[in-house]
Amino acid sequence: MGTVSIKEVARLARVSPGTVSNVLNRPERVAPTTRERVRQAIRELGFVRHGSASTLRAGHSRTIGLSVMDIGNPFFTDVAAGAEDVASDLGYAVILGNSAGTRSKEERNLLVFAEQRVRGVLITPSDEALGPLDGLRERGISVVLVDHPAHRPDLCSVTVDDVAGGRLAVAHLLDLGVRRIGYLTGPRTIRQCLDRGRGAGQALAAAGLDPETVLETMEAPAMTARAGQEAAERLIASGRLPEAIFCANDLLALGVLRGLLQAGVGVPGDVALMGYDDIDFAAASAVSLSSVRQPTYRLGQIAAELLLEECGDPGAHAHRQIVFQPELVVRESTGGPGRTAATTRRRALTCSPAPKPRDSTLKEIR
Amino acid sequence: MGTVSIKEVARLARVSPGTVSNVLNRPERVAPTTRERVRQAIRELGFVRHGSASTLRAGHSRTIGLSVMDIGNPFFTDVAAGAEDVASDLGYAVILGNSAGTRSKEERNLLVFAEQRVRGVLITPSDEALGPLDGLRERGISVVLVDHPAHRPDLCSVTVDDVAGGRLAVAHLLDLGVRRIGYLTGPRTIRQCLDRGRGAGQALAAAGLDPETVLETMEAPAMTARAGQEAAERLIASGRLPEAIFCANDLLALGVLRGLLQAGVGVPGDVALMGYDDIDFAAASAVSLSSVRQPTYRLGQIAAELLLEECGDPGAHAHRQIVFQPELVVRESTGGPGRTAATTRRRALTCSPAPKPRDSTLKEIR
DNA sequence: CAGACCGCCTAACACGTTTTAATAGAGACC
DNA sequence: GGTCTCTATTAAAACGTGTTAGGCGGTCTG
Repeated sequence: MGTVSIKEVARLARVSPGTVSNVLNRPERVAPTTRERVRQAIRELGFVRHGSASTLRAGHSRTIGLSVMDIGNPFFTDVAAGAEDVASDLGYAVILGNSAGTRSKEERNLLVFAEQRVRGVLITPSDEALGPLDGLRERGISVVLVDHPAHRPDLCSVTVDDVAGGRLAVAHLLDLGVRRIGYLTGPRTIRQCLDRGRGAGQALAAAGLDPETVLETMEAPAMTARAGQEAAERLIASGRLPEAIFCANDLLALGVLRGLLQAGVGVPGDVALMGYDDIDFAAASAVSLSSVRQPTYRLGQIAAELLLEECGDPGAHAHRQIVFQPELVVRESTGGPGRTAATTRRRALTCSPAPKPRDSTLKEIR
Repeated sequence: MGTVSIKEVARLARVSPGTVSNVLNRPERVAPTTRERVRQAIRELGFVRHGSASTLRAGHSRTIGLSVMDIGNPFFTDVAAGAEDVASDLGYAVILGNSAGTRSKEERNLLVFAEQRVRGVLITPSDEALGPLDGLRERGISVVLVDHPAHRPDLCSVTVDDVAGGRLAVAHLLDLGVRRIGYLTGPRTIRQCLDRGRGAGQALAAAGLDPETVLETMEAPAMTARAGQEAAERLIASGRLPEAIFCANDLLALGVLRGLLQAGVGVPGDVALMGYDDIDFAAASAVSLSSVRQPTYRLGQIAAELLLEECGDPGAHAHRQIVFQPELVVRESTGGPGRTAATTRRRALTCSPAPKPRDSTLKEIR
């Protein structure tokens, strides 16, 4: 019914369909007067290019896929906002897929991306198996890893040094004088969790302490606030509360905080608490949360830039693995200044772009 | 290069391309043994259907578009999660667009949707102008409004009664005994803000009070925490703090809370504070936030169900305007029970599906 | 046993766009 | 006036899939 094609535009403008196509894609090849006549016809008929036909003929689309592990986590929506801003500036649309951290949903997302013949894919993989991604690349779909390092020279990645982040966090806790630390991690398949835990161990070793006796690792089934709260409740029931708890992300930490406070456990008085990511809500929580800040929005931006550069000219493109350095943010939950001190946090609680990181926080490899 | 088409599958399976197509789309029409032979060939070659060719030929795709006003607002990510779960169960992919509340980005999203020939569109419009949407519908793209009422019998919508929500909020504040209330709203073009303000006025009128003297409306340029904080700072600087502040959403309220606390203003002691949406972080904030709860995830689910029903059989489809009733949630910021009371909130702080609302909260019109 | 019917499959075209090679037309130069 | 160059346009052939009309055996029915 309603759908009007390039042919009808051509007829109205008294030119051939090919000329209409040229007006759309290479206007400089068309004489100004014809060009305007065609544009008028397009307006008049309300013509909208059929993206699928275009993709079919051109062999590729103007879309990229973005697969994240948790759409409910502000960390990932910040990344998505950064990527989308860059992509849409260059005329690309973003198809967003939520893998919810599961292998099967992730694969379903990738299948959709492949069927849609997206130009490229940004992905935070939920585990180390990159096989499906190589499958995409064989089909000519570029891939950039987000928040996951590519340990290979033929793949771009944008990450933040999670081992360093873990070190920062636990070194800070040790500075407080605590000597029994709990590490609440997410599922073991998640690299971020492992690296942050490894950094924690390094901080202990550097302080001459034995990780075995000082650090107790607890695994939550998901990296959500609910899981964090349940972990805290279990911990309280067991009667073996550590002096400090380091959580693998802020959502877990906010859940733990809630569980502790509801049980009457003081933070930081009885237990010091650290999160990770520094999501915007961390500064606004019941007891403001110490955390490890990452340049989240920037992560998405750079990833999209790398991807589109690679799509634009795969031959000339030099793959890069970019690593940012995280930053410690001390707040009340580890005895830092209270919220009445206006200096606690310069960045307002918001979801808009984070300030561009200082150059010193950026380290590029290769 | 790598891309393998239906023809090569056909050759390997020694059938015609049409049969392969049938295996993909109407397997029951193909004899079991041939079917299996074709499927084997598909696996062997790693064939992936070319979505664009399929869309081109079939005239429609297996995708829906979702345009939200703020991807950084947990309210909308919850809606998106609900919609995506339903859509992907039915084999549809979701293209997510962030309009950031601006007209121009919204129109860009709709253009992308139209070019992609999505099957339908879910949208929270940023203003009252539905013209572009009718344009879509003329092209055969179904539309369902999310969190925005369709005041027409030919359009589906899923909403929550914002006027009632505003009444609930302000009636509660009046119960506390306050007689000077500030209403911090977002841009005037946003319907939700207007309706919630209207409800606030109704609550005052019902209590025999004069809205003019009791309620002072302040407009923030955006519905973010940053804007909320800045509004609070301006208010403090002006020296005219009301006894209570009702914010048009929780992000604004969290920002206001932050601004007040940093300036040493007590909540709820000096100023009572109410948000709207009851996002998961509202219960975990510095002073836990009273709010108006909406069945967010459910909103997305139902919207997607309506949309796909309409897409499936536009003839038989009866348009419906569904209205949920919101629910008051009283917490510390209006003198409710502190967080040590385990009964404050049944639902854990998390981003997973909200419990299905009780039937009494659902009211369906027409 | 003829004819109708059925299940399964194939051949061929159509979908709307992009692109390439070819064509027409207008000057410009000798 | 003829040829050459350059520009503006066109015709036609793809791209990979879905669908429709029909063909080919074989089986059932009267």
